[in-house]
Amino acid sequence: MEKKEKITNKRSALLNATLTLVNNHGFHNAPMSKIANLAGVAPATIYLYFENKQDLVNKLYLEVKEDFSTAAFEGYSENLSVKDGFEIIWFNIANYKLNQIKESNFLAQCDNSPMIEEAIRIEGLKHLQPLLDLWSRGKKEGVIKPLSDYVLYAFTVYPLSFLQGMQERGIYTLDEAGKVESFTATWNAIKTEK
Amino acid sequence: MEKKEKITNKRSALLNATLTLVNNHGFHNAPMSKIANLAGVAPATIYLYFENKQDLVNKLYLEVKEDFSTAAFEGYSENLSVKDGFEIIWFNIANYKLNQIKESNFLAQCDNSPMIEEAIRIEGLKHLQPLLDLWSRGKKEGVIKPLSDYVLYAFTVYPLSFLQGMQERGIYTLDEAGKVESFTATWNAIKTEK
Amino acid sequence: MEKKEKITNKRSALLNATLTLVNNHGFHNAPMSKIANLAGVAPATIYLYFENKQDLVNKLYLEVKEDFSTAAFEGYSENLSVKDGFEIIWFNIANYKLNQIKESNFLAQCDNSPMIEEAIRIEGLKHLQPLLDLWSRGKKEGVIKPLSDYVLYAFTVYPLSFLQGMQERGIYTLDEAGKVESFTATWNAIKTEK
Amino acid sequence: MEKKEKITNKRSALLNATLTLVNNHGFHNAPMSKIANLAGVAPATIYLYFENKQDLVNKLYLEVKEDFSTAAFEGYSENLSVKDGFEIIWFNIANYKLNQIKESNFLAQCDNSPMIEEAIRIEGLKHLQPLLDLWSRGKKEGVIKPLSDYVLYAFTVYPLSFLQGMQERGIYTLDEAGKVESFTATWNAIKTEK
DNA sequence: GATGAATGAGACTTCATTCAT
DNA sequence: GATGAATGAAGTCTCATTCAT
Repeated sequence: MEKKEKITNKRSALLNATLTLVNNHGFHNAPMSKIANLAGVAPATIYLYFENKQDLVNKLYLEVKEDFSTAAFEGYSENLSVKDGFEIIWFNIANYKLNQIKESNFLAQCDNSPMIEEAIRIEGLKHLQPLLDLWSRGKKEGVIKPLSDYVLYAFTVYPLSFLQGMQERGIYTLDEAGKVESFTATWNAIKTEK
Repeated sequence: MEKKEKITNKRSALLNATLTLVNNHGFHNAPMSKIANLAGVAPATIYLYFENKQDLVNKLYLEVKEDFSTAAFEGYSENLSVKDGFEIIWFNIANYKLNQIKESNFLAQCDNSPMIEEAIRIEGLKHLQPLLDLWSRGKKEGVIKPLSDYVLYAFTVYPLSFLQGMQERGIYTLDEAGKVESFTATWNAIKTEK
Repeated sequence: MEKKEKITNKRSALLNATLTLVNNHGFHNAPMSKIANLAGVAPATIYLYFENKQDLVNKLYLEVKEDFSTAAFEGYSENLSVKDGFEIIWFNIANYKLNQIKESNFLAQCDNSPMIEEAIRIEGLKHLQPLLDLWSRGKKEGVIKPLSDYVLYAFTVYPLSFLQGMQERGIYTLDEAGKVESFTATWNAIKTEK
Repeated sequence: MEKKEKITNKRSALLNATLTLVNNHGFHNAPMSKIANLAGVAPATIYLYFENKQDLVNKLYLEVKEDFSTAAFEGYSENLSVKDGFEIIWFNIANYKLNQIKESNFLAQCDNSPMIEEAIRIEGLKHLQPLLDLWSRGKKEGVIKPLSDYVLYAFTVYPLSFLQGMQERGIYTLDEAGKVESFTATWNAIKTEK
């Protein structure tokens, strides 16, 4: 057990080091040697846990994406009303983006560059089902506009991505009041107009 | 004049080649040799027009950003009502993002990676002033919510960025009706509620 | 121990190869690839032992300079008379210059070109102290003229540098008798006249 | 005539630029483009006056060497006594080395590196004949020791080379008194002992 | 004669990956 | 399992030289 834990330790130390370095310098300025160094292992050791650099980044992407999804649905239940459920999920996402800075940044970088293979990207979406289900219910109930899920996702998540980027660069800070305003804006964008 | 034109040709051939390769493979998988090759010149020739690789990408970023801004304000006039003016700008942006695919993609990649220096990024924003002025007027007139310009920008432009990405990957297509729906969503997000 | 030895082997093979190539073709016609080749390693291996080319040459300079200094004071003791001590040192230097041809040549080239950084050059002088001490004593005893150490050094070492250069080019050979004559000339130059 | 002068102007501007750049950065850090730039001409123009870079440096070496020789024998006449004649020549050399800093530096760098071809180096010696003649006379008259001309040259010129190097680096300055002392040392080294 | 854009060759250096230990 | 020395391949950039104008 101790051994297994040690293995896990090195693996996650490597994932962590990769996260940090890719964020700070980009995929191709995060050499394996530095990753190993930051993780406190020898370069060759990386290849005991990952096939190659691409595999390392793919695995990291999937883990972070899963982490994000888990956070997104914390406290959410299908029994809630559409608006209440959506509100919980939205604030979860907002808080994740604004607090888990390294992770959010990494995802943003991955999502806009050819650094992650398409297949992996698609795999990373599988945890989002409950949100899609919620929207489906919302549309049926006439609470949410009959828009494509892609459009709904665009208005739900992407404005936050921009604000997170600004916050990370120290240009703008989204406080609690700002979050509430942003939620209202999001809700107004997708809710059915009376 | 013929000479001048030739110079311009090589320079813009290089910018074009860079745009293509960075889009397809990312900054660090777009080697100078391939850029030169695609542009039909020798690698050393690049250094007659640009200081180094970073400079080449910076210049490309600024030119594309300017191109984007120009397109954004085509047909716009300060004499228009806030909503009409905003509508023109929004559709301009939408059309640019959906049609100038290479350019939009490149900007998205730049904006989410450490590949462009902060100073250059800031320089790239200078053409957006008319939009900020419009929002300022909209807030005064009580038509637009008194939100930070960053929040307004987030809801105006970023959902489109996501949809463009989806379209580029062949996952979703935003047709004319979709554009109108998205505009409505955007407007509902930022307009004052009655 | 075997491992340590191997490391030393590669490192010194590289230093040796550098010495040879810089002598024969000059700093900038001694490419890293040829140095590696002559040392029997891959180019990238150089960077395991040295930071870069300049560092490699700096380290070589310091090692050769130390080697030279060590040779210069072999058999010398502070208990000897000024003249006897000086004679020993002078002949040591002469023999080094005439026998350790590659090393001497290299030092001469370094000392007259901008190829070594000033700071390194100064560090290379630190082993010469015993000679300065001897001159100090000689001046106090009235045996050596009260000249600046720089002038004394100029007459002690530099004529030999020229003769070594000539010998290396096969133009002139300094035999034992010639060495004795040269020593006499040196001593006459710096000793107090009666 | 004006045309011819202009040609000469460009040629000597190029030689001058080369002198400066080689001194400051060494042969191989003095690129043709910078030489052209400093001389105020286009790179291709160099090849109208010189065959290639090596030829340019060779020609510069010969011109500087000739300049040096001319200076060395200024005011000298074969009618002077051996000592008086030698004194004149020695001070001429000393003054040249200490005042014509760029030229002296360049010669020192050339004489200790493989940057000048041997044939050119030998050609550069041809102007020294009057000094050799003087030594020949001195030996016949019993005023100068029957040493090889190479040894005599070593003691006459090389100590000055070292002192010039020190002066150029700002480490030591040879004032008038120092020059006189150095001449005395030189003379003591080569004159016949009574 | 003069130019300067253009380039082939080659320089230094980095890095993902392997392999003997 | 873990290492770190080693390297082949490739990257960015420089430079002496040429050639059409």
